[in-house]
Amino acid sequence: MRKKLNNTGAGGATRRVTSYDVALAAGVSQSAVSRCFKPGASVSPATQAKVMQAAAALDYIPNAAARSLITRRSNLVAVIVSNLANLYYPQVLSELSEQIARLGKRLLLFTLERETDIGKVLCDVWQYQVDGAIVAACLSDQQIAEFARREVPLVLFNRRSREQAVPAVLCDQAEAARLLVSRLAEAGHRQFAIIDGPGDSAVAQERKAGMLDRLFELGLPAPIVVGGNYDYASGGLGLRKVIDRLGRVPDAVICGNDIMAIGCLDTARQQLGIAVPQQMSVAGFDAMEASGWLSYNITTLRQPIQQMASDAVLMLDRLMARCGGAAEGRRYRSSLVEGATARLAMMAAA
Amino acid sequence: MRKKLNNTGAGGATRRVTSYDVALAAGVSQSAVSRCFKPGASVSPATQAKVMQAAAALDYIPNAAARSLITRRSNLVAVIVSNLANLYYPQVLSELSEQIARLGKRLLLFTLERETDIGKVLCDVWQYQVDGAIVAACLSDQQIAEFARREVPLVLFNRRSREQAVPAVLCDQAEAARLLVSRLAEAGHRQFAIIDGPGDSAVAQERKAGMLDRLFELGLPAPIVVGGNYDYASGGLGLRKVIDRLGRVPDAVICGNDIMAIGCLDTARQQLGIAVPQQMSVAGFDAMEASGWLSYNITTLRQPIQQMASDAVLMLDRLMARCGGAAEGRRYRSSLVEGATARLAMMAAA
DNA sequence: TTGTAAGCGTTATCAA
DNA sequence: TTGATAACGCTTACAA
Repeated sequence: MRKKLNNTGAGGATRRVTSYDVALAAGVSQSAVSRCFKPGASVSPATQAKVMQAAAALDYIPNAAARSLITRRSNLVAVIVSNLANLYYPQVLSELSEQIARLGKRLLLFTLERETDIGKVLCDVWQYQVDGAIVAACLSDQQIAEFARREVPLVLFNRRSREQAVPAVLCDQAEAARLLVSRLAEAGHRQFAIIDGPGDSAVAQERKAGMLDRLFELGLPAPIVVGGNYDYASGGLGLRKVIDRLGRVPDAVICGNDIMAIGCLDTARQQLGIAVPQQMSVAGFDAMEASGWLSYNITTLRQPIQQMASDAVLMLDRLMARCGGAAEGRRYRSSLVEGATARLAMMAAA
Repeated sequence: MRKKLNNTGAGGATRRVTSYDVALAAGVSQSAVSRCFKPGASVSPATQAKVMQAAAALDYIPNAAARSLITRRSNLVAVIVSNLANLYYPQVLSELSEQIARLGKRLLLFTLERETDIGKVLCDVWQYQVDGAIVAACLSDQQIAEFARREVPLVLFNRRSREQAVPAVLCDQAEAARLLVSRLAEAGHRQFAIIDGPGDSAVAQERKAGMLDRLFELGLPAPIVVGGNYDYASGGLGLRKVIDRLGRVPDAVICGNDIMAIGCLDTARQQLGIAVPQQMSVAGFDAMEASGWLSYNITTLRQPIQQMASDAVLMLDRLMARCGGAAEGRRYRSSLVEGATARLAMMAAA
């Protein structure tokens, strides 16, 4: 038997209401109370009613920590995103949050100021015994292995692992980049310029690689490549650097994302007096909302990020349920949003 | 003594590594291991070394649930945001996340599809015994009271409670709106139009109230007010409705946020051939990044949201530390970003 | 400084 | 269907 119960004494902090208190109030055992809060348990309607009434009266809520201790499931899903991704794709987080809630789980959010902080973050992840994780940041193979070792299901978001087969949702960045280059080349562009994303962005790497690859295949002149960091300013700055290095306006500028494309476009039209797309084509990636605004109507590539986010949670759910489902990565295609900032070749009718 | 330790048997799931395992490996007691992981505990360097080595060898990480059970602190901070806020201010979430991490705590994220979902969400919040909460959503007075009753420190973000004195960071929406109206009126605008934010946005309400209030004070004609929902399309649509209702172009359109202002501006200039600001002024709220882009340069009001987010965490930290600090709300001023989409009166030199 | 032992609030097992 | 009772993995007096 319990020694003392709710001490409403004036002394210190009030004790928390526990299942014992409810049991006492309802005149049943503590384990009966526990069962009443477990969905498919065997309790008589009478007991159920008594307990629920007592629980409501006492404002009782089960303690997740205690439950997690014994069940070994925390109902927590870790979401790890680099700050960049977080800022540029708020919809992803929003979708993840909704879908995770739909599974009856909670979202434990970790953001990385620098991609190198991930070590510390993982330590916290282990402490909280999360049921699974969705990661949109670069993990070393060793770190990926640690997920496996600790039996924490993992789904990568737009990242892949070279060595291991890790469940992932990813969009064909390189393929999309190749498509864009092809269409621009067919339309007669020859001198390309690339305003690249930041060096620590895996997505940016793949996009650039795809472009360079396809340009080479087509036997076109080597493009001017300048660095950028995904923000508005670096789009305009990048364009100036390109023109400086090339000594003239290039035929086409492909930017690592839409924000830079918008920056590039604004600088071209409003500061340098370049006619887009007549004199120069501009394209971006992501089809973010602003890219469709009347003032821009950017030529860009759309990833089905909402779908990807939703599927990532679904995939994680399967992994959490059947402990051993050998889920591979699922791939998505980008679709070209033709916009009005680039001269594109007509496509042959299907 | 413990009955059985790590059963590496082929049978089921491998047991987790616990402090007992580490103790055994290091040849010390389990409590010694616990002490080694507590910052200011009294342990001899020799023991510390032995334990840490054993822990590293076994990949031991303390279990947060077990710790939370006894310490009564989960090191979890709940952040509750309505989906809208989440999408329009990704920086807020980013800043909150960083600052919360700096306190050594973790961010448990709850997003609301509809503001009415908050009841369910709170239930989860109680289960997880969070150490505190930052809420950017509408709470009823009853719900606010529940935080107090359960002794969970609460800081409101850009929301206030009519009845209770709840710690909050909030920006003077009405004051900002009044300022904007004043400056436009001084510059000679007489017929105003308002494209309002969604009905369930507290911030939108306050902005509109401030505008109406000041217009009335100034004895100006009643403005046309049309509904909007904070998105790009509703800016353009709103403008068309305004012109339809008024039978002509108004002198000034004030939009509930920058996105609608951008939508309004694009429609005005590119579809209706209205010269902004010569023929009509347009203004928004929030000073979101896009409002400063060369194509827009919107006249808008900037809230120090980064500062506000950072201060919200600070305020919460103080509440979590001293259990009874009677912290009031802290207020911030919006600053006018003059932009180029509105004709504003010159200010008298200070 | 170290070890012993008593919880923390649940769920799971097993008789009754 | 119910009620004892034993975990779960940790922190924290208290005694040595």
